[in-house]
Parts: sequence; C-alpha cells; structure tokens
Amino acid sequence: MKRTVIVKDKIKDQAGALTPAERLLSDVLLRDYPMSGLQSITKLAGAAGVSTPTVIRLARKLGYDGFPELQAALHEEASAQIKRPILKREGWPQGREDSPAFRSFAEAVFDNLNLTIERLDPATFDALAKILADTRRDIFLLGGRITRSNADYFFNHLQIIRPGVTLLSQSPNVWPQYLIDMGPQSVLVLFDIRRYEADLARLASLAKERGVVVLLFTDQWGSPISKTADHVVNALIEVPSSWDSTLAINLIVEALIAAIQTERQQGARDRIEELEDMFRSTRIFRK
Amino acid sequence: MKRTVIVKDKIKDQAGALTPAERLLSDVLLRDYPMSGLQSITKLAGAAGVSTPTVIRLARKLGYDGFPELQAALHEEASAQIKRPILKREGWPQGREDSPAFRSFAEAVFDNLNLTIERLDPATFDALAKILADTRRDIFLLGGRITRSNADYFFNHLQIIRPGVTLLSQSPNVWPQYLIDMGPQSVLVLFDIRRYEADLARLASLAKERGVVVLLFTDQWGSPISKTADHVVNALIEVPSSWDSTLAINLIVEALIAAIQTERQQGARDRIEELEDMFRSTRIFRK
DNA sequence: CCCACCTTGAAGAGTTTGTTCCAGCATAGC
DNA sequence: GCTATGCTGGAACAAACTCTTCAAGGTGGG
Repeated sequence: MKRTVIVKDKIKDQAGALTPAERLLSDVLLRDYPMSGLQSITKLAGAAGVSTPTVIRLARKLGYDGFPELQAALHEEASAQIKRPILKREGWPQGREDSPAFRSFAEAVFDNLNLTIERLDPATFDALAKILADTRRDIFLLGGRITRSNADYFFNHLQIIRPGVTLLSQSPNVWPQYLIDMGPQSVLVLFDIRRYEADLARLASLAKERGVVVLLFTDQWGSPISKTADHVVNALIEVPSSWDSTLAINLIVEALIAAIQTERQQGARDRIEELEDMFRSTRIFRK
Repeated sequence: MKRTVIVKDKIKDQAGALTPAERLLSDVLLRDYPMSGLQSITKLAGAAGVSTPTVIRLARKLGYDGFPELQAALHEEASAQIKRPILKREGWPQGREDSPAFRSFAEAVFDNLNLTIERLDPATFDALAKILADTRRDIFLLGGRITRSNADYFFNHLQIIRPGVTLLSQSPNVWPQYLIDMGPQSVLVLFDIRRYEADLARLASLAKERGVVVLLFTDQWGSPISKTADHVVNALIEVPSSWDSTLAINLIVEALIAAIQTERQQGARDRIEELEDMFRSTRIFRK
C-alpha cells in the first residue's frame, strides 16, 4: 500500500474549512472519484453548479498550485487504481480503520436491502402506491414498540403530501376511538416485526371486520397479521446486533413516498406550497 | 455485461491499417490504457513522439469525430472500470418488472449508503459510540421536521440500553426546561438536514454555552450547527424524489446502537431483561 | 531516374481553458 | 443598525488546446 497522501484524504482533512460552494464541488469530486476530476475545469464547475474560480480556490486550498496540478494528481491515482484490477475491486474501501463490527454490520444491511428488493413483488409495490395515493381513502398508521418510528416517518411525509392521514396513539386503550371512524374506504398501515405484538394483531382483525384495507410491513418471517392483511411487505431485518435493523422497511417506505408523491403530482405540490406558507407565518423562537 | 465496443477493440481492428506514426501512438494508448488517453492532445502526441495531427487522424480512423470525442469515450471506460460498489451490490435482479423510478430510487439509496460510509471518519464513529455509551453522561435528543423520526428511533433504542436518555419535545418554547438540566456532563444529539432549522441552531449554541457536548447528524452540505458541534456525521440524502432520504442517517444510527450495546455489554443486558419482565407484567388489551 | 502517392509535422487560425481581478452579496461582530 | 469580513461568480485575458492547411520528405512503380 502506497503511503501517498491521496486527494480524497486532503478533501476530508479540509472538510471543516470548506465553504458551501466548495462543498458542492467536493461532493461532485468524491461522487465519481477520481474520474469526475478528469474533465476540463469548465465542465467540472458546471457539473457542481459552481464557478470556475471556486474550483481553483479549492485546488489551492488542497495544496496544489492550480487546477492542472490537482488534475494531474487525480490522473495518477486513477492510473494506479486501474492498473491493479480485480484485486481491490469489490469490498471495503482501502485503508480504512473501521472496527470489523461496523464493517460486518454495514455488509449485513446491504444484504438485507438487496434481498428485500428481490423479494418484493413489483405488483405489491404498485398496489400500495396506488391505494395510498387515493385521496378518497383515509389512512391510519401504527407501529409497534420498535417500528413506531417507521410509522411516524411514513405518517410525517404522508401528512404533508395528502389529507386524511392519522397516526394512531401507541396506547391500545384509545384505539377504539380511531376504529369507530374506520370503514371500507379506510386504510390501516401496520408495522409489526419480530416480537410480534398481539395488540396489533387484534387491531388488525377488528379493522378487517369493518372492511378496512390492511397493509402490513413486517420481517422475513412474517407477523401473524400477514393472514389478515391485504398486502404484505416482507423486509429483512437481521443484523449482527442485539437489535433488528429496520432500514429495509424504511427503504420501501421512502420509495413509496416518492411514488405516491409522483402519483399525486400537482395536488401534492399545491398542498406543500400552502403548507410552506403556513410554516413561514407561524415561525416562533426566531430572532 | 455491456457489449459496448471498446476503444481498445477498435484499435485492434484497425491495427493492419495503421501507419507507422499511428502505431507509435496506439502503443502509447494501449500501454496505460485507458488513462494515457486522458491528457491533452499535445501531451499525448509528445509522449508518443508524434505530432498532433497524427493523433487527430487516428481518432478519425477509429470512427470518432475528433480527439475530444475519442477522449470522452476513454473517460467513460475508465469511469466504468473504476466505479466499484464498495459493498458489492449484485446487479439488478433479472427479469423484474419494477418501474424505472423504483429502480433508480433504490440505486440512489445504495450510492448514498456507500458514500456515506466512505466519508465517515472511523474516529468520529468511535468517539460517538464512546460518548453515548458513557452512563455518567445524560443524553438529550432532538430532530427537525423531517428527522424527528430518526431522533425518535435513536431515542427508543438508547432508552432501552441505558438510563438517562431524554427526547426533547418538538416545541421550542419548552426547550428551556430541558436546557436548565444540561451541563458539561450532558450530551445533546441533534438531527438537522436540508431546510436547516434556525431553532435547532439556536438550541445548539445555547447548549454549547453550558458546556454540553453537541453531536450532529446532518447532510452532505452540513447544517450551520456543524460549527458548534463537537462531532458531526455527514450522510448523503439526495434521491430522485421530492423528498430526501434519511436512510444513510439511519444506517449510522443503527450501527451506533449496535456499537453502544456492545460497549455496555452486561449492563445493557441486565437492563433489558428487567425491562422485559416489566413489559410482561403490564400487558393489557390481551386476550 | 523520375513521378505519383502516401505519410508526416510545422505553422497558424480559431476555440477553449485556466487564471486573475473585482464587485456584489451575505454573514458575523460590534 | 452599521461596518468589516469572507464568499461567490462575472468579466477579462493570457495560455494552451484542437484542428486545418500545406509543404517536406519518403517510398515504390514504371
């Protein structure tokens, strides 16, 4: 391993001292590193949305005399990287000192995401997006002990995009108050992973009896609610930790948010603008 | 695997039809392929010991319009060759009928996770884990409009693992009540991404004045709080959506949870068992 | 030996690039 | 509220680049 100080490191060292425009630029540089730096200064600046002087200033800040010098350094790195082919191709970034624990955790997460996508039926995804984008329906969400944050995250975005969205309280004893308003036009979105919660299953079947459409996010093994639910998303959650990872669930949730937003298009945009106005006029704790 | 005709192949195809000077040139091109072609035409000609018109003639002979076009092709090849998913993500599953939108969304998320890991300083991660595992400190968490769920998720797990964890209310007007209890032994964990919230920055500096250790989770551009904070985690959040993705933030949070749990070892386990007992005896709404 | 043809690079035109300078703008500090 | 400081991109310009033209030199056939 070469002891050469790599441009990437210099950027990281200076990370704190970078101005906003320089940060935009360094983002572009790091994104397709090091190839993105091997274009003309004009194109690079354009790609980053900054001006050419900014590029030069960054080059100077990193200790180079001018842009060509920085580029030469990148060129050399790219050369070195290409010469040593497959050997260092896949796998962890070179020269990192992470703990093995972190590494295996991250790797497990990637596997989970991959497999979750693979196991997800595109038809299910489309059905979910369509149901949740339908504003004639009203939506109720609820998560379990761990997944309550996922439910909250979904709720938070849905509420911005469309009307008629409710997040249920965590206390089962108030659920009847929500149930009373649910009917065949309603949608109940539940999150239930390992350590499945009997309360949730109970709620699901009560809702089902009222004709509610039940959507379920669960783990690879499947919560008991799977039988009741109309659509089920199975996400992989196992990681080398005492805790389960809900990242794969969040991936689907975020993708759904994007899809729903697209489906609702203009409706959502108007709503968001109106919201922004209201936020602006209710700002408090401001100087 | 792409079937793209590579510049190298074109050179070999034409090998017979090359003039002596062109052969000199193609030798140089193939020698440090494809990087040697990524310099100015003048330097390349110089390196090969030929004149610039020769370079242009060869480019034309290979079917390109001029030297820049040939260079662009080489640039792309080099890019493709260097680009390696840090954690290999097998290509997209075969024969799937997902919408292109879902696919590009997922791909963006993977890029974000990869780059976030790459940009994360292991020392920062370790420092965070150590600070948060220290039970002599008390922890306060708070997120913004979008990141409140991330804060909640972190809070939820931390609270199970260790004592002295508080999630701040979203209303700024009650923050003073929390601030009053913060001191040098306290840790304030903030989440602040794009659409940075001035209230949070205000809180951060007030806390800093009291000697509180401030930890920040933000995006690639960096919230203004970055200056105040003792440790900063930059996660990439951009995806093809009207919304930002907080998955990368969650990845770090989950990894931290795992690390903290490990650090606390037995202490955490006892606590969790005790908790389980209590859960068992307070179950309600059960058949 | 001469001519026709091909290959090659010198020279220069026109363009793009890299750099400097400076004014506008935002931000922080008083 | 005002000044000082720092960040940023536009404009200007010299340098370097890409490409064209064209004449010198080499090669092979008659």
